[in-house]
Amino acid sequence: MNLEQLLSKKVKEAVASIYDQTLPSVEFQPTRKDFEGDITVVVFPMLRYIKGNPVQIGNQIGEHLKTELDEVIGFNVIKGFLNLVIGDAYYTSFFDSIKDSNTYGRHSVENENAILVEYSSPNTNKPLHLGHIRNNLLGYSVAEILKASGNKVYKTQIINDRGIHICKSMLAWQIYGNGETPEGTGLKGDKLAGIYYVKFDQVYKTEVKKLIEEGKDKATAEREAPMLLKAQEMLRKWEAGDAEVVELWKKMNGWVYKGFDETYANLGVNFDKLYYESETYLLGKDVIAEGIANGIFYRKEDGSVWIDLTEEGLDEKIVLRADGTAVYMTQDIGTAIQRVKDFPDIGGMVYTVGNEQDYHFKVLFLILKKLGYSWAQHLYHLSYGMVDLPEGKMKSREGTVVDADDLIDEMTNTAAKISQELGKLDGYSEEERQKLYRIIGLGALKYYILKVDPKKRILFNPEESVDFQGNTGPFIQYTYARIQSILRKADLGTKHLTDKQADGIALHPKEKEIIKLLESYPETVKLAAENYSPALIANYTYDLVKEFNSFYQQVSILGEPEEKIRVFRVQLAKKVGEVIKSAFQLLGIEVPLRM
RNA sequence: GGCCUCAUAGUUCAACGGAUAGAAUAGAAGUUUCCUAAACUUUAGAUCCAGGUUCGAUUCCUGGUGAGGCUACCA
Repeated sequence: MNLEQLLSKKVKEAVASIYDQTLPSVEFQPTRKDFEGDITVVVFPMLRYIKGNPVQIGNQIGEHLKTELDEVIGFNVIKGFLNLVIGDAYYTSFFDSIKDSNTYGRHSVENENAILVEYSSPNTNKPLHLGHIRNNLLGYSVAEILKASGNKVYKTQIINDRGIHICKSMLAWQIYGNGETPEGTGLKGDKLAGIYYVKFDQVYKTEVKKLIEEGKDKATAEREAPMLLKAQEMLRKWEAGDAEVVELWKKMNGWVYKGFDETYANLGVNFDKLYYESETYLLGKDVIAEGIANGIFYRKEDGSVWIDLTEEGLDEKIVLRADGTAVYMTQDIGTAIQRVKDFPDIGGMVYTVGNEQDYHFKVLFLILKKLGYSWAQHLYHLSYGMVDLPEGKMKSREGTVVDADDLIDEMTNTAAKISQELGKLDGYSEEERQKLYRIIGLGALKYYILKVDPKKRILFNPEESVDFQGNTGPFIQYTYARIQSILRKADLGTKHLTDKQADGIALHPKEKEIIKLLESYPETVKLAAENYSPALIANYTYDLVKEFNSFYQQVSILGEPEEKIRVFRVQLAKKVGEVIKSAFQLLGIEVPLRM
C-alpha cells in the first residue's frame, strides 16, 4: 500500500468516526512549495457529505491522522486545504524499498489482451519527412509506454505500396530515368524514387499548361494530360499482373524499402509485423457483403454500398464503389479484421495517423463497432497535429519538405559543433564521438517533438533548429552523464545502507522532493499510457532532473564528511539516473555515459 | 454553409475543476580553488472576447473572434 492509499483509508476512517459519514473518495495533491507540508488533502469535495466549516473539518481530520499514523508528523489547514507533513523516516524507508529494483516503474504484464500499435505507414514513392518523424516518434513511444504499463504490444505499419501515386514515380523513372539505380547514383533508394515523383509532377504540370493554352478548360486539361493517362494505364497493367510493370514495381519498391530501413534504424524505431497494401487492398469486400445481409450497410441503385451514420451525427459514407472496387474505408475494415486473425490475442488497436483523418477514423471505429467486434470497443486514433514550417505547409510534390535523413544529420552536426566548442571529449576516439553526437542530436530532436501534446501543431523552424539548453533532451542527457561521473568516482562497491541506518538521516528538503518525484514515477507511467501521452513522461523527467540539479548545486555528494550520508546521496543519485534512463527509454531516447 | 481541433509571458511549452497560473528561452543581475558551468541563483513579464454552471473555471457549457483541418465512388 502506498502512502496515498494509506492516507485515503485513514481519512475515510476519520470521517466515519467523527461525522458518521461515508466518503467515496479522497482527493490529494502535492503540497504547493510555498506552504509547509508534503501532501495535501482537499477538504472542499467533502462538503457534499459533511456539513460544516472546511477549516474545522480539516483540523479534525488532521488531528486524527497525526495520532493514528506515525508517518504524519504535523499538519496545517489553510482554507479548505489540509497540508500534511510527512516524516523523513517514511521517505528514507520508501527509498530503501525501491533502490535495488531494476524494473522500477515498469508494471508487469497484467492484461491478457495485446494492443496493436500502428505507426509510420508511408507511401513508397518518396522519402520520409518531418511529418513521418513525428508520427514514428509518437507511435514508437506510445508502444513503449503501453508495454511499461503492463500491456503486451505489437508494433506494425501498413506500407502503402500500390496505387496511382506509386505508378507516377515508376512512370517518370521509366521515361526519364536512363536506368539509374541507387548503386549507380549513390543515392538512397527512397531518395531516388522521390526525385521521379517530383519529376512526374513537373512534367504533368507542363502538359496541363500546354493543354490549357490550346484551349482546353482546366479540369479537362488536368484529366487528359498524357502523363496522367499513362500512369493510369500503368495502374491497370499492375492490377492485371502485367509482368513488366510488376517487375519494375518490385525493383523500385525494393530500393525504397532499403532506404526506409536505414532511416528507421537511424531513428531507432522498429516493427514486429509489416502489412503491405498490395496484399491487403482486396480485403474487406466479404465483410461488406455480410454487413448488407445484417442490414448495417445498404446498396444504392447504382450498386454502390453505403452506411448511414446520421443517427450518430455523422454523414452517409460509401464503403464500396459502384463498380465493386474497394475504397480506403473498405480496406481499413478488412485489414483491422485481418490483424485480429493474425494475432488472436489483440484486444485493442492504436492508429497513429495525422489529425486530417480524424473523421475517417471516427467512422471506421463506428462501423467496426456496428459489425459487432469485441475489440472494436478499444480502438484509439492517436491523432497528431501537422508539423508546419515558417513558410507554411510542407508539400512533397513541390519539394518544400524537411527530409528525415537530412534533419537527423543536421541535428547530429549541431550536437558535434556545440560539443566541440565545449571541448569535453578529450580521450574519446573519433568513432565514439560520432556515436555520442548522434545520441545527443537525436535526443534533442526526439525530446523537442515528444514533449508537445500530440494534438497541437508544431511550428518547426529549421534555421533556429532545436534548442540544446533548458527543457531539452540534451539537458537531461547531460544530467545523466554527470550522475554517471559521480558513480564512477564514488566507488560504491559493496557499501549499502540498511533501512534502519538510513532512517537516522535528516533529509535535505531537496532530497525529500526528489524522493517524492521518484515515488510518483510508476503512477506517471500508468497515466501516460491511459492518455497515450509521451509528453507526460517528458515533462516528468524534466521535473526530476531540475530538482536533482538544484540539489546537486547546493550540497556536495561525494564531499560529505559523514560516510552514511555520502552513501545515501550516491545511492539517491544512482536511482535518479536509473529513472532518467528508464523514462527516456519510453521516449526512445538514448542516454550517454559521458558528454 | 456543416462538422472537428487549437488559442496561456516577446517566443516555445506546462497546469485530474483547486491555493498566489508553472517552466524554458530571449532581456536584466549574479555564482567557477570544490563531484562535468550543456549547470545553478535572483529579477521582470501571460490565460483571445462576452456570458453561464459552483465553494472555486486556463480547464466544463453557450455565443463570438482568430488559426488550421475535414466536408471525393483519392489514399
